[in-house]
Amino acid sequence: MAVNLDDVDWAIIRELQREARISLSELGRRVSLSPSATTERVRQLETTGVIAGYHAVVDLAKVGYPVLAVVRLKYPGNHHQPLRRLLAERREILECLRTTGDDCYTLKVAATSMEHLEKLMDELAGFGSTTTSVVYSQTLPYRGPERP
Amino acid sequence: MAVNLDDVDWAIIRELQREARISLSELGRRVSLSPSATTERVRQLETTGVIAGYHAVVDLAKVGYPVLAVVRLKYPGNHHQPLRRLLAERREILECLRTTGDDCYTLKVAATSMEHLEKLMDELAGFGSTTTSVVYSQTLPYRGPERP
DNA sequence: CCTGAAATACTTCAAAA
DNA sequence: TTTTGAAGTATTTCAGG
Repeated sequence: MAVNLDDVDWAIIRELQREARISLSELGRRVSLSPSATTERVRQLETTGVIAGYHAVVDLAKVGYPVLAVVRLKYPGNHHQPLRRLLAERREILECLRTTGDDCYTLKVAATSMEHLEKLMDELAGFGSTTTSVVYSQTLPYRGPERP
Repeated sequence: MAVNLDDVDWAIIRELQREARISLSELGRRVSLSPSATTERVRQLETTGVIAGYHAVVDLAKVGYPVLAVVRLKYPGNHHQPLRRLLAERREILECLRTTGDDCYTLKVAATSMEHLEKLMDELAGFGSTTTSVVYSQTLPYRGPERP
């Protein structure tokens, strides 16, 4: 499943994780590679799926979602289709991890207000017992993995 | 704290959340705005902090981190400095949310193996009692907020 | 916010090492 | 695989409206 990556690949990954909108020429400069070689490397990383995408990250509070919560969901049985449907519809659910342990799902949910969060929790409560924690703060800037 | 955003701003945010590496001209085409107006809008979104950054997202398994875990940390007292230091050093900790509730912190941790995860947990256990759930799968593609 | 023009930068390709 | 250099294209920026 893993892909062989050399120093240059990792340098490229590091730069693009930090600043995804630089040009391929600028990227080449930073990793000491010619523009054409850089282009080829990046294309390779993209087609092999090492790089899955490039995304702008927005400040949730500033776009109107001042409330962020982590929700753990105990989901008995294995009729997961209805939950999948909810995930597709409710775009306030930003992330959903299926995990081992008693709480089968861990969700990250953005809400415009506590009232909004309450409504979302009501929807989720239909699927199983939930545990909700409101997020005070994100204590780390965005980060990706480094070379192991 | 929130910023006033109109339809065009939201269209820009939507496009850049999906595909951060498109040019400003291409972005302008997609949101029906001239290149110069688009540039000005994006600059505004960046300087007001609405857009916090642009990041490549990598496939953790493909870069050598096949194990992902959610760790909840019960952290008694309020000597948070040592934890901050660990967060800065251990780059395997990709995310750290401080939350309400019994578990003060929720972490997302990437590991190269279960042995690696075990070592990380030993380090974290020094700070308080932990609850670890290994992630089977991420059930959603990357997503950001939409217009409320 | 648009247009248009000028300057710059970028991407792509072929050839060669 | 990478570099170089050239050609074509696209982008960015800025002034004027």
